[in-house]
Amino acid sequence: MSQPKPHCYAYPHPAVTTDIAVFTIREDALQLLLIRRGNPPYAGAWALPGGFLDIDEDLDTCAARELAEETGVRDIYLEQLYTFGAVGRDPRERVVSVAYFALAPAGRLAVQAGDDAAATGWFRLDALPELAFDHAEIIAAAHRRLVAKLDYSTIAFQFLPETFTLGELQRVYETLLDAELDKRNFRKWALALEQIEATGEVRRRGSHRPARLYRLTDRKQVAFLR
Amino acid sequence: MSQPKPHCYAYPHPAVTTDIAVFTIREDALQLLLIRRGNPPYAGAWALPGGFLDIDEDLDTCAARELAEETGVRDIYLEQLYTFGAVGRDPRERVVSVAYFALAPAGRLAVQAGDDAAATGWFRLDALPELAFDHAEIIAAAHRRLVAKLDYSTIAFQFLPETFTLGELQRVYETLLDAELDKRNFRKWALALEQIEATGEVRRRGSHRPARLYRLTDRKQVAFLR
DNA sequence: CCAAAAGTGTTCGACTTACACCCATGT
DNA sequence: ACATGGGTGTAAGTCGAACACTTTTGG
Repeated sequence: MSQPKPHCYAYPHPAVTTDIAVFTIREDALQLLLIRRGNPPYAGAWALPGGFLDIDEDLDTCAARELAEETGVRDIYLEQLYTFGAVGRDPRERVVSVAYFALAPAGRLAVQAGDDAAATGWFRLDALPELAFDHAEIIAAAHRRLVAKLDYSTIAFQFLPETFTLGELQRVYETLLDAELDKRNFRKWALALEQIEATGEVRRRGSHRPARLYRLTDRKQVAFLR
Repeated sequence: MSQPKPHCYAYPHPAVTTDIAVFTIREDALQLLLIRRGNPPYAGAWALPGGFLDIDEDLDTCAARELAEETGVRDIYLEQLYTFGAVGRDPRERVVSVAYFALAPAGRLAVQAGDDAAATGWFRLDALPELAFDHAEIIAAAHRRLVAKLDYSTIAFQFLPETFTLGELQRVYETLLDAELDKRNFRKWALALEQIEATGEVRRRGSHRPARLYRLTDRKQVAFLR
């Protein structure tokens, strides 16, 4: 803390960070990616990946960069969530954090601990550890947004790889809604969306009838329903 | 620019501002409150009210304060919208702006030009002037959010005073949706929400049958539907 | 008495929900 | 052969959309 402080302003400026809540579905449960903090404050505690905004980078870029640096995760669905700026939320200095939430298929996540992070880990949303800062609040907001968006968008498809079966899609919805769904009604609904198409291929997995594979018609974009 | 710059940091910090898009309905049109900028950059151009975050105030507080200072408007519905932080959005320095949107009944708005503002004015959303910064983008986002929320919340009630008639409520929805609605279906829908109750009073206005007055059952809060 | 907005029910079609059996495969 | 998940249709109920006339007042 004895370094020079050459960046000076006529009025005090808060620091700006991004924090990212990355969700995936593994082991039939909604899970969240956390890092174990290596440095104070809250050293040793679990926290959302994230970090300070560079002075010449956009907010979205910052979120993607911090996520890649700290966890190795890249090229996943990323959406700005809400900005948290309560006065005392960081004990070091005034920090305004632009929170993001991100979704990814479990398979595409090459997670590795990065620079600032002592370790990374996946946690079931119903069994989170103690969290640094106001990150529990951010996670709650991200989860609310995710569940709300299920209703009017195809966001849940972001949890699946490029091709998937209707059974896999149904299990995603069942996990997110924490409810069992009727198979016939679900398939009717999914096909009526006009967002997916059969690839023509099937997947053999286990000792039962092979399942048809589907893909999103419009590549990887999230569509709005209604 | 010859003043001292005593606030120094080891890394560059962006400035943080809030900008507020205040909507109301007057003359059967959705209108937006703008201020004419008195100072550079964009001096003389129209812009959203807003300004710099004080180092010891919350984001919501900043939005309410800036709105009151620049326009005299206070105690209205205020909701955080989105955070805009593109690198070049302010020519002076890096500025991250937390945008808010606000709704108010036309009657409760005691608008007056304040400190930084040379003047304030209401503009129909379909006839906005040239705008400073990226404020056109912020307004577009605010309008999208407003329209989306009509569908699943009682946010439109914020455009009405404490008591109102069903006809007034219907005109609010018709203005926002830019569509004519069926009177009987609208009334059935509005009453079925279980969000409003008759006051028992009527209002006489013009040479026709008096209208029953209603109020929100749960004071001034926005309820979620579905 | 006329103009103007307030107030009021029923019918039809569309969408959502509930529900049970046969199919194709691996072991 | 059997266990496992894949795949399919129909009937009932619920919800939203269309639609016209009477009421009450002020001028």
